[in-house]
Amino acid sequence: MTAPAAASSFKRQLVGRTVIELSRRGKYLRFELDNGSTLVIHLRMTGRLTAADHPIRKDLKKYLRLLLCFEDETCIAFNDARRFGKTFILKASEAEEYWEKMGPEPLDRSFNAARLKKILGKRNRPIKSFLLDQHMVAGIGNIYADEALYRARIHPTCPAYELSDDEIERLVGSIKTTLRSAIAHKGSSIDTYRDSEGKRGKFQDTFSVHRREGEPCPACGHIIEKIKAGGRGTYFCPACQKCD
DNA sequence: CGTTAGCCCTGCTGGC
DNA sequence: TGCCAGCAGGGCTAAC
Repeated sequence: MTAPAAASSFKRQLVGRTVIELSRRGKYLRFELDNGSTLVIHLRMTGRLTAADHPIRKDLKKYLRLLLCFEDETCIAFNDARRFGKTFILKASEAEEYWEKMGPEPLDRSFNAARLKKILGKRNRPIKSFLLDQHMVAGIGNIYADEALYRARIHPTCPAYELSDDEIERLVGSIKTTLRSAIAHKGSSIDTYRDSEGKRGKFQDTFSVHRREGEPCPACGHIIEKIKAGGRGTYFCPACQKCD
């Protein structure tokens, strides 16, 4: 379950098991086990998974939260300085209910304008806040919401239900291209994010608006502004991004 | 039901 | 130079 299990109970549920499949749903990483249960890891902002040999390197002992070691003596270290990341085990009987309450995967074929329009419905909340809600669409974080809205030329505080068909079409496209580009650049290492080999991503070098307050918009030169939307720092170009 | 504020957590940044 | 308040944010819960 989502409640943090005691370490001993956690260990008992994992020791001797075999990982039979790796997958992802939204921002959750899933390690499916041979007894039908699933080890789930969410990195949040500062969590890091690193491939390591046993015994693990000294630097990986700092902020170590979970260490998975396999029969061939390879390990996966989960480190998280801020302890915001989460690990939990889902029983087979709990899994379906847990995942189905999340919104669609934005990179799925089935995520198209018609689908998004249906979810937007009559919801009266800022589109930025909507995009961050994992029950609406899964997997979009603060960086990608800002960048996708910029590419779609939509103002972050625009009410969700007010988006025109053309804006919805643009937003679906911009979400997909933003996420695909971020993946191609191996993620965003603004802060502590590193891949499983400790390498930095490069997507942050391509940001158009995120964390660029006071800098010129790459398209029109207007100064990028920062506001608070959906409780998060939100960056946008006031000239390019409007509500139709 | 839909929406939002507040909370968790701690390393880092900016201001003095 | 050193200190420290406040920022950063994903997801859950409480509250409206």
